[in-house]
Amino acid sequence: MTDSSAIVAALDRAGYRLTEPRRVVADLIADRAGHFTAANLVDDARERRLDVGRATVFRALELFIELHAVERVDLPSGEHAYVECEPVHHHHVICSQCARTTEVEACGMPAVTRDVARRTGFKIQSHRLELFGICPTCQSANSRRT
Amino acid sequence: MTDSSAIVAALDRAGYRLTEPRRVVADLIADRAGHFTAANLVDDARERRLDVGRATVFRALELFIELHAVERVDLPSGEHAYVECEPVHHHHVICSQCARTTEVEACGMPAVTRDVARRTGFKIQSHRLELFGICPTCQSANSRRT
DNA sequence: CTACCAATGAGACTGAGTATCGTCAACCGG
DNA sequence: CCGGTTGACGATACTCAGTCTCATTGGTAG
Repeated sequence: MTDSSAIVAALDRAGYRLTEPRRVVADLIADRAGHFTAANLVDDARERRLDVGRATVFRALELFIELHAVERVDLPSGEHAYVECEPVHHHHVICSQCARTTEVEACGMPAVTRDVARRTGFKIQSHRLELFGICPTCQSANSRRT
Repeated sequence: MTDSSAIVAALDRAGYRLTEPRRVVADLIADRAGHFTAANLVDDARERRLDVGRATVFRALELFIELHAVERVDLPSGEHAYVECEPVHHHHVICSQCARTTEVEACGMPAVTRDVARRTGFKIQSHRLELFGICPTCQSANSRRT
């Protein structure tokens, strides 16, 4: 549970209107620990009786992505999910058990892309790296349960 | 343009029936240089008057993925695409101009995942790395056209 | 306070992918 | 070579994510 104010602040800074639905979506995102889908947010909103249209959730997500406050990730299942994150280049480590997500800068990557560029002749423009595993919390929970 | 026989052979080896539609889908895939979507294959089939049902294309793709003859990749646009590939762990370098795809082993990765594991405490199980750039062919084509 | 216009919500629409089911043809045994 | 078994097929209906349209609303500047 982070603070939705970071997203709201980013909106304000970029000159977008601070509307009620956008605040609501930012809150819902802040209240989620790990990754989530657009459908998750729609359900959350309905459960809390905060009426936000489906289209609005998609529009808000799109906007937040543009502001780099949220990023899209692709789960191994092929599903599209989103994660709240910092606006700098980084990658995500995703717990396949509890969905919790951590950001890493993965400084080793430049060496890898340079190597690939040299071997293939491609001019590398961007890359996407997603790591899946078990987070420390789930690891200890698992071992306790024997 | 590779040879569809690799896929067909894999089917046979795994004990699946070698049906006409599966051969057709394997051919269509072999005739594509880079990545493709399920819809691409359906269109290709229709154009060539090779009647293969939509459902069958999806089933064939699913099967080929299980046999590791084809792999799913996620384009930066969020689209799901597929690429033909070898059945060993590797990554794809995708040309954002012509969709041509190359496989690399990206040997630098183990160091990166080890580093990430150490810093985050996660037990890394798998990772997904996709590189996007301009392939040598497109690079020279671009510079010639000045 | 008011007016303007960006943003909203309802709902129609599209397109990917899945499920169902009656029919068909690939493979096996004889 | 032939017939039976059954896995695969195609048609079609369906679901679900995401997009688009358009009339209405509410944030903000002045």
